Amino acid sequence: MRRSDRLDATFAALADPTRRAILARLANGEASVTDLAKPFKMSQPAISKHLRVLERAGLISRGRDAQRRPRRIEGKPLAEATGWLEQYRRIWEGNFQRLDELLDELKIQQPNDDTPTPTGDD
Amino acid sequence: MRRSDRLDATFAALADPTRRAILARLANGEASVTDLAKPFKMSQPAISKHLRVLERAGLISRGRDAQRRPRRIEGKPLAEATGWLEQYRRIWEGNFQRLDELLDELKIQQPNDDTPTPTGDD
DNA sequence: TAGTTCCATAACCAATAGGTTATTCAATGA
DNA sequence: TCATTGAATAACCTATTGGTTATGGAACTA
Repeated sequence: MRRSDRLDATFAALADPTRRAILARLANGEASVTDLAKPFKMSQPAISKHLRVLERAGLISRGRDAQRRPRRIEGKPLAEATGWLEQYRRIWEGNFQRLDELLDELKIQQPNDDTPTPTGDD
Repeated sequence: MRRSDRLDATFAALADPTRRAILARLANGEASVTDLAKPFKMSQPAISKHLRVLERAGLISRGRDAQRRPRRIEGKPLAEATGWLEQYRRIWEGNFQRLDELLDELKIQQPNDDTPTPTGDD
């Protein structure tokens, strides 16, 4: 699978609150499907479908223990997603916003100018 | 909007490669819709739809410059998503995997045992 | 052996997503 | 004023998503 497709699958898997809750549960140890389903109001097959989404994204893997098929969390896709987001760290840490504020202050002479700051292109 | 809903919207927005490419483009400065559409084979309305998704997730905002409606990237949702993923840092940095490997080595006596390591629960 | 537990799968349904073409609207510029 | 440019919107289509109920199979347990 290409990196882009993996990111597609990872972010799509993380876009559902049920699946994020399942990952949170798995963060402190593997768990059976029944255990994972317990906190939710939905049916067991619905949970199995969510697990399939997580598994196809590589976020969890499946073990075996008698009739049980315990899931465990896998770190790699989370690492890749985090890595992708890191690209934007300088943005979300506010450097750009501060630059904009600086530019705004430098042209505080002209009143009533509601056009945005020119480009911000570095 | 609740935090969970914001994460839903953010991750869903990031799950599409076109939208990720748009964000990458906006990372080095604001751009008009036409400019943003240029690299893609799809129609302008398709791009506008993607922009709407990004905007509703708060990942971009809309300026105005004559007929143009330049988009700029917004950092907060990216920060929030990154923050959520940070929860799992100890997992995706491999600590758990190394623990598993250790446990595997400790019971390397029994041959042909394909059951997974017991719990991993901390 | 017979019942039970755990889970997967199939079939179905409504809602959403991602694309299209056609159209309209707003602002610019000749 | 009128054509052009930039972008949004509507109507439509197909595929996917997220849920349901019903069913079945595999592995334990009495």
